[in-house]
Amino acid sequence: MSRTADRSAQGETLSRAVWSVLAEQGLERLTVRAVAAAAGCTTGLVMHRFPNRQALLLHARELLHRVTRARVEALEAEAGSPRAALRAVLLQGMALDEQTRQEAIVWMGFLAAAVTDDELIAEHRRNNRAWRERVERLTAAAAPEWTAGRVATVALALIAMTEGVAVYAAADPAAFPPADQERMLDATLTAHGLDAAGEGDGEQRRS
Amino acid sequence: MSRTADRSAQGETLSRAVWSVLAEQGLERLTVRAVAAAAGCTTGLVMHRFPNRQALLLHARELLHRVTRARVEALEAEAGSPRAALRAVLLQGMALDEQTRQEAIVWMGFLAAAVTDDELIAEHRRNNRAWRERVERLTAAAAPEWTAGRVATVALALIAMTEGVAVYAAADPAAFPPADQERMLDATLTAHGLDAAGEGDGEQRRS
DNA sequence: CTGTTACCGTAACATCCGTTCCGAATGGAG
DNA sequence: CTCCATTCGGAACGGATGTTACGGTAACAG
Repeated sequence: MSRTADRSAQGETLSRAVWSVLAEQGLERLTVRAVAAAAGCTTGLVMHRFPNRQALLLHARELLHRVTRARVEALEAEAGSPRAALRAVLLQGMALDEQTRQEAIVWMGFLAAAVTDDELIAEHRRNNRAWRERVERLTAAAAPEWTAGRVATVALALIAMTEGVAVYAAADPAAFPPADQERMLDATLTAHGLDAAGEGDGEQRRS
Repeated sequence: MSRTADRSAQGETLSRAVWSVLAEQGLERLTVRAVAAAAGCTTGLVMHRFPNRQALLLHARELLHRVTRARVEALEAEAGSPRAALRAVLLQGMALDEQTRQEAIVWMGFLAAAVTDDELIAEHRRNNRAWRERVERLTAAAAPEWTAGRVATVALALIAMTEGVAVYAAADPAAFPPADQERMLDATLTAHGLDAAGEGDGEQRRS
C-alpha cells in the first residue's frame, strides 16, 4: 500500500524538479536529464514514472495549480472580511519575494511551452478560468451592490494587473520592488472603491 | 553600396521569420533550421548573417522593439489630446486582433528565452523601462496636477494590466475577447480619473 | 573573356535530445 | 534460503540541433 504513496510522492518530487529547472535554467534547458539531475535520480526513473516528457510537464503543471489553489484558499479562509480576502488573494499572485517570483517564471515557462502542447494549453485555460471566477466571486462579495458586468470588468482588471506585474517583476526585480507592487494594488483597489476603509458601505465611500 | 542594404534587409527578413516561428511553433521549436525554412533559405545563409543563434534572437528582439516603438510614436503623434494618446498607446499593447495577439506570444517567448540569455534579459529590461517611462510621461501629461509618486503608481498599474491581459488573451482568445479588454481599460482609466470626459480639469470630475 | 571575390547552398561534424531496453539490485512470499 | 516480481540505474539508439567547413556560382574589375 505504500507503493502507490511512493509513486505519488516521487511524482511530486519530479514535478518540483521540473519547477526548479524551469525557474533556474529556463524552458530551453528543461530536458528529461536536467529534471532527473535536479531530482537526484536518473532518466530511467523519470521515464518509468511518466510515459513521456509531455506527461511529466503536464503533471508538474497540474501540481502547480493545486499548490497555489490550496494557498489561496487558506488565505481566503483566514481573511477577516471580503475586501481583505480579495486583497490577500491578489497579493499572493504578484512577485513579492523569491518564492512568488520563481512561481511567476515557472508560470510563464509553462505558458511558453503550451504553444506547442494542446494538453498544456487546455490545462492553462482551465486554471485561468477558475482563477478568474474566483476573483470575480471575491469581487462580488467585496462590492455586493455592483452589477455582474461591472464585477467581471473590474475582476479582469485586477487579475490582469497582478499577473502582468508578476511577470514584469520576475524579469526585472530591481525595477519592480515589492513596495511598488503593493502600492499599485492598493491604489487600484482604492480607485475602484474596493479599499478596506469603506468596507460594508460599498461604493458610497466618496459621498 | 546596395550590399549593406541587402544585408540589413536580410537581417530583417530573418528576424521576422524568428517572430513567425516563435508565434506559430513556440520556443521549443525555434531552431535555426525552422527559422531558415520560414525565411525560405538555408541554415547556411542564417549562419553567414549572424555569428550564432543567440545573436539571431537578439537581433529579432531588438527589431521587435523598434517596430512597436515606431507604431506607438505614430499613435501618440496622431492623438488629439494627452488622454487620447494615453488610451491609444495602452490599447495597442493589448491583444485585440491576430496581429497584436501574435506579438504578445512572441514577447512572452523572448521573455522565456531570456531566462538563460544575459543579453536577452538585458534587452528586455531596457525596453521595459523605456516603455514604463513612456507611459509615465503620458500619464503625467494626462493628469498634470498629480505628484510624481502617484503618476508612477498609476502608470505601473496601467502597463501591468495591459501586459497581463495581453498574455491572458494570447493564450485564450475566446475567454478574453477584445470588447472585454477595451471595457477593462476604460473602466480603469475612469476609476483613476483619466477618462477623456474630464479632459483638462484633471481629477475634478467627481466634485 | 578571364580572374578574383563575396556570397550562400550543401554536407558533414560533434553533441544533445527523448525514448527504449536490458540487467542488476531490492524486498517480500513461500 | 530460494524464487519471483518490481523497481530503477545505465547504456544504447535514432534523430535533431548548433556550428563549421567546403565547393560551386554569380557578379564585378581589368
